[in-house]
This record gives sequence, structure tokens and C-alpha cells, in this order.
Amino acid sequence: MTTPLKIASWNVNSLRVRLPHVLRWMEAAQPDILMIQEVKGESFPESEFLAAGYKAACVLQRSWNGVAILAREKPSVILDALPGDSQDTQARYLEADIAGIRCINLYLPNGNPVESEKYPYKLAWMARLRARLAALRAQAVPFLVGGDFNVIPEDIDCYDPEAWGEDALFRMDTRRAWRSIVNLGLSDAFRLFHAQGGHYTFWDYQGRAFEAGHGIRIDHFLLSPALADRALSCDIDGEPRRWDQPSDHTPIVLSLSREEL
DNA sequence: ATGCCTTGGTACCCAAGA
Repeated sequence: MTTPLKIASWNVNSLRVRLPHVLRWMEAAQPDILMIQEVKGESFPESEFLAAGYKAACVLQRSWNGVAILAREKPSVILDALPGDSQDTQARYLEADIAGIRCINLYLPNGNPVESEKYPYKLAWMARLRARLAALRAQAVPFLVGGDFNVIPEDIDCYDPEAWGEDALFRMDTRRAWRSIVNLGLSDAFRLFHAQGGHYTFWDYQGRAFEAGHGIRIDHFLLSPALADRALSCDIDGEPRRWDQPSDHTPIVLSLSREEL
């Protein structure tokens, strides 16, 4: 029995600020692949990651957004933007082949406030994502999608569903769009192993939300059927949220069998 | 009650996040 393939996702909320946390976590957790979101900025500490034993692929943007994939082997980039809107220049999508797996790292738009142009952008982005994943399904490409989806899938995924009622992360149009993606035949990896609520990946900085347990589950892995068959575990590592000057998100970790079924 | 945090960019406040 070989060791599983360990794949993680973490919204770091500024890599410049969080690099020590990221390196510390990688050293302890030893992921084979780490997807990060909200790099924030156009510089990327490639040499620091190389020294830690990881090669990088990234798509960056001044000030906001930015996603990167770190892996033991150099990611082979397939797409550095989500197809479907040539006017969209936001750095939110990176698709690469690693270890024979199509790995998609995304930072899905927040969408608040819902009466602004940001919400239709979010829904359009989700429709484009669905189209891309439908194409991969049609081609029978085994893939996983990890990242900050900015979607609370169900009531049990947030501390206070009524408080989140019409928020862009939770309102019915958002959850409907999420379901239309899952219904391509994908599995929410965390829900393959955990049925109960109260497991969160994000806690607001304000109001001592983490200490109070007021969180939401918005960072996810979605797996195509062949990879769902290989899933061994999926867990949230809450530890980095306790560190000094933390990201408001914490890592989600997926383990896959290396064996093809 | 979009704020009582945090970040980046610009300039000493504002946008954006979720």
C-alpha cells in the first residue's frame, strides 16, 4: 500500500503576509499539492517554495485575487483563465495536470452586495464553470476542483442560516447554481466522509467569530466520479486559524488513493 | 447595523472581503 496523494486548498488572504504560515503548514502537513487563493499582488515567492521542495504555477493580479498551485512536480498548465468571457481579467482560475490528475484551483467571486453588478458576475462565473466542467465530463477527463467557492451549500454548513439568508454566499440562486454543478455527477469530497453540520472553513475576523464558533463551510473539493472512487479522506484542519495573525480561512485536506481503479 | 477586522493602495481614508 503506497502512501495516499495528499491535496490541500487554503485561502491565505495575502501570500505576502501569510507566507510564514504557509511554509510552516506545508512543513508539518507535507501535502503533495497545495492550492492557494487570494495571493493578492503581482509578486510570487517562487524561490521560497522551491527551497521547501515545491514547484509553482500561478495566475496573479495587482491588489486582489490571485491563485497558485504548489506541487512536488511542476504543474503542467492547461488553462490560466476560466473560458467563456474574454473581457474577464480577474485572476481566479488555474487548471493544470499533476500526477495524472486534472487539478482546478479557483477563487469563485464573492458576489456581495447582491443588488450590485457583483452578483450577476458571480452567477455568470458559476455558469461558465459549469460549462467547463461539463466539457471535461464529456471528455471523460478525471478532475478535481478545489478552492474558495464562496458558496454555503446547505443550512448545516453555517452557524446561523437565517442570518445568511439573502447573502450572496447562501441565497437560493447561489445554491441552485452550486447544485447544477454538483449534478454534473460530482462529489462534495467533505460530505463523502462527514454527515454532520458544524464544520467550517471560514470565520470572520470581526466579533471573535472563531472563538464563538460562528463559521461557514465555503472552501470545497469537488471530485469527478473516477476520483471520488479513489477518495480516502477529506478533513478541515482548523489549527492555522488559531495562529497569530491568521488568514480568515483554514485549510481543507483531501487524500486520494494513488491506485487507479 | 456592511459595522466593532484585515489587507492593499494611496495617501492619512477608501475599497473589498464574506
